Amino acid sequence: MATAPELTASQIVDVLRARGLRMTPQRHAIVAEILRSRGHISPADLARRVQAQMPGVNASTVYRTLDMLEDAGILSHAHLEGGPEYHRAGEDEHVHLVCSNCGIEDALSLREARSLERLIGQHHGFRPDLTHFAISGRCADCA
Amino acid sequence: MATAPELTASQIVDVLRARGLRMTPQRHAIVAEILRSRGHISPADLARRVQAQMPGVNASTVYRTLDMLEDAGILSHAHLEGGPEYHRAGEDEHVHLVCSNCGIEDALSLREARSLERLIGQHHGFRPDLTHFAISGRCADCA
DNA sequence: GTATATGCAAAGGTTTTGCACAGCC
DNA sequence: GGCTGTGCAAAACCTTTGCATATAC
Repeated sequence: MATAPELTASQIVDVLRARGLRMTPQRHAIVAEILRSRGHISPADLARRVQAQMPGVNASTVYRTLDMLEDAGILSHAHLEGGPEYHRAGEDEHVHLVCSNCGIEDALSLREARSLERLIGQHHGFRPDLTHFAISGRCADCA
Repeated sequence: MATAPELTASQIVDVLRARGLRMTPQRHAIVAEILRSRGHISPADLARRVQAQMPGVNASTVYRTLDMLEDAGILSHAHLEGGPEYHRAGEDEHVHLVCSNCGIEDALSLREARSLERLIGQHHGFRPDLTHFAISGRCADCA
């Protein structure tokens, strides 16, 4: 599995500047919280964590910031059982495997996913992105 | 692709009876609406359509009925971009392919999906159900 | 008659929106 | 100073829940 580009806060600032966008204390806290939770996080959870750490940050700011960061290509979202979850965009993307019985999460590396995508691509030329939706099923223990 | 068992309303009544459940006018309308929309439908949309046709049916009745029908094995739900969508359970299950650009939907038959599931199964014995989440990507036209 | 199902009303949670004010560059 | 971003408040949705009433069997 390829190593993540490990986007730092200052690199993110650069990306925003290049787009004429600004780095505010709120955005800094939001980005920091996402980088801290190295997996994925839901918008509502993110709002709660940011507010715990920097009271007064409004939830609408969190939602708007997530949209903005995704637009800028810094974040992506994936759909898990509980709804959308955000994570850093980049090389460390993976396919989420979620056990519908015990809830445990596993992952396929992008490399493992490629062969699947190639297979699906044979169907009418569809080019799948397996990272966008999770894959539900039974883990080895529950199957 | 296998032919659907084509569950009729009266067969559904039988399934419910066998479980000590009752067929009410509301449930009849809800089931009819789901059978009518031969694809998938979101709970909120379903509630709206049922209410248009039988005013006075409460949304909570629709939600409770969906849970009940899924419990009884008559319906299943899948996760698409906009959230959960319900459809008849059975042999005509398929894997949803959704184009992230134009929104067009395509499908893999269960037979096509089996080989994918076999491949994924090689990863730690995970037994995927590819029908539960859609697969996002680019259709041939948009790719 | 009795257990089940419905309607109603309220609450809970997430997300969106408009607008005036604040603050980054 | 000017444009971008934020807070605030309200609203829009979707979904769930408790309880009294209605009704299928």
